[in-house]
Amino acid sequence: MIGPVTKRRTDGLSKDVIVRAAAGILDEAGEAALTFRALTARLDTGYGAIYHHVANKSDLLAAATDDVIARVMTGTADGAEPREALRTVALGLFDAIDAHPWVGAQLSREPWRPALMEIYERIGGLLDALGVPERALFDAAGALVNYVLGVAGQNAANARLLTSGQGDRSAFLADVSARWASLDPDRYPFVRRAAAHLREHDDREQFLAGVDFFLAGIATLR
Amino acid sequence: MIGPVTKRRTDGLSKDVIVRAAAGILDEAGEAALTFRALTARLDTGYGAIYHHVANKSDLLAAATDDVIARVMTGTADGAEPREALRTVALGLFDAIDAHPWVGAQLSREPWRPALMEIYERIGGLLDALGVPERALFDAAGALVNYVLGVAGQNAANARLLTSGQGDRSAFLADVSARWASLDPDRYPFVRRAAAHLREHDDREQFLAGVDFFLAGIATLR
DNA sequence: ACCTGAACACCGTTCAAGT
DNA sequence: ACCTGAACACCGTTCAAGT
Repeated sequence: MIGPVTKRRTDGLSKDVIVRAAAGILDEAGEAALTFRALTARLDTGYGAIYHHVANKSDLLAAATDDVIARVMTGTADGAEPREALRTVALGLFDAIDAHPWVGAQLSREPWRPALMEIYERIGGLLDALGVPERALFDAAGALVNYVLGVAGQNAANARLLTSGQGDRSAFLADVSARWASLDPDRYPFVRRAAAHLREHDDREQFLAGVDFFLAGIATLR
Repeated sequence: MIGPVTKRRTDGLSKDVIVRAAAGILDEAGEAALTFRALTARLDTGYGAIYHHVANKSDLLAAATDDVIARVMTGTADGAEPREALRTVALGLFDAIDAHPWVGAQLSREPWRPALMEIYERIGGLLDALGVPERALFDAAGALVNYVLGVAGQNAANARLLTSGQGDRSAFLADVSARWASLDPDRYPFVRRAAAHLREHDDREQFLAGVDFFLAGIATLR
């Protein structure tokens, strides 16, 4: 019997290479697919080599998330008018999390890492530029960041459901809508009415509408 | 050698008993402690018995979450003026998630389950009673629920950090505050300023402040 | 310093077998 | 119908050993 020909990489490993490979697996196959076994296979290496550059799995996820967020935060909407810049940054985050749902899950799970600090800095700075008074500035930034995190978590959960359940989006929405429409109208009057709007609603637009509610509320303080 | 004396329960098992036991483990020892092995030990039974009443772990977590949320949603702030009722319901959710952080994590993870429908119904109904116009009603409810979910996720993450890191809360805040204060003032001007507020800030009050921003923004529509 | 990969200590879940 | 518990197919992580 001929022994297995395990290819081995000749160039050196680095945290950067590992993080990029992890992000690739996460994007292509979802969060459940990121295992150290899958990583060693993709990188043609062993467990120890990975652990030599990365503390553990949670470190790996955090580093990959920081990468994505940093790319969104730098350069987006520089020099624009504060209110418009806030909307642009918020939409940039929404789109990034939509494209990489694992980022949303990670932000909800470990929000004290650098990625969230970047978000907080950017949004807080723009609210300051908008003229939000000092006494409300930090509450306002906290609220807006929390809102973005909430949407991030939802998006990640929806993406997980849609990829695992292999149904397409409109079929899923139609299904939920039909279930909501058949609820007891005495117990669930609001959700029943919402059912009709659900099928035609646009997640991106609804996200922006929420940002606008915030900004309108904050504007009443001035 | 004398065989092990494994106690066996004499009364029948039920989904309710299992869900309550799971909630007990989650409250006492956190999310990582909820394993089927721990459950069989606590209930003096085997795996099959549990799987006979519960589909899988995710079903178990969802059921436990629905229980907690249903208790918060029913009876809280009935008959109060809509604006005040909204604040009361929001605070009730905040406190419940603070007491049971695993509820927050679950709401961010699987938001299409009954628990979220209850929240959506309650908050949407109150916004309707508040006089929010039809065209904005569903966006407003979506935004407010997302905000609550965001806080829920944060709270759960913080609780996980504080129990696993075994440091007390004020020491943790002082540590983060010190780290933020020592950041490069050119790159992180906002976060540096926020550091001072962090030590004395009240999570509960900041949460309510966010709700008020929303309500103020929504009020501008009328 | 950097890497290997067998081994350890766990998981959730299944299923033939019992009552 | 309800329950048992050995077994399966995985995990993340460690560590003695190699270069």
